[in-house]
Amino acid sequence: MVTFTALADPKRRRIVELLATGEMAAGDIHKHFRVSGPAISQHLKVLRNAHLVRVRVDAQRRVYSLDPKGLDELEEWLMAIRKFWSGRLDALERALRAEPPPESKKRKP
Amino acid sequence: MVTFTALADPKRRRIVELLATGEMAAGDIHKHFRVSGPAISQHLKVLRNAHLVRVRVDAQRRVYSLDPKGLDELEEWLMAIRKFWSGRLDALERALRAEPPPESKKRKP
DNA sequence: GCATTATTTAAGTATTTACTTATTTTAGTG
DNA sequence: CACTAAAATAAGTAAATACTTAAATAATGC
Repeated sequence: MVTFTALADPKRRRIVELLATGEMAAGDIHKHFRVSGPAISQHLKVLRNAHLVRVRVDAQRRVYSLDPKGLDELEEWLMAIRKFWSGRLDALERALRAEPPPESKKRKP
Repeated sequence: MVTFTALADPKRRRIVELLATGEMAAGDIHKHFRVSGPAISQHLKVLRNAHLVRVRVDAQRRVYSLDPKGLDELEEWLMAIRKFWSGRLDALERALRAEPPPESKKRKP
């Protein structure tokens, strides 16, 4: 799950947020930050390896867009956690139903 | 969003996965790893700050469990991205509908 | 109070990572 | 082909982070 590592950096998260509103050339992404071009290029590489963004070549420019795969993997992990967890909560609920609090045992003599 | 930073480390992700199956004392979590106790303690601190886990005190032991807040924040971010992104796709779809490919203009004479 | 168990905090270190500037690649244009 | 534009890669560095051992804290039992 290289996805979390990729999204751990605030600048990389920002890039994903930018691309969520539409595709954008590397240079245009760069304009939104106060770091050097290479820095952005390196961030984009990390995002590419995490399948969070894609590149399309248009003349000298590289046009970046969101890649669904990365976000899907993220959601899958999240849902798996939730599944296990809610399973646990259900078990707790069943346990509570099966054995009500001591006081209510007074019923059915 | 300290959540992503917290989940960037594989050991911390593993801890969350463990706790998804039920609460666990710090020492029991430690048994699942080949690192020192303090290392686990530090990881737990990061997860606490990210609202991904909670502690309950039981005698000398600290019993850890999942905190919904962290996962909720994660999901909110993900859904916000998806919302913006699908908005973009819808716009594209509308554009395609409004101006169909040249060939189909032959219809309706 | 002293010893034991469970865990956290402190301090130091080695690795990782995000940045920089310089150079190279890639594509288009006169 | 030389020249410009856009972006990536290379190489080096400063800051962040995950680890270690040692010491401190907290709760229980004798």
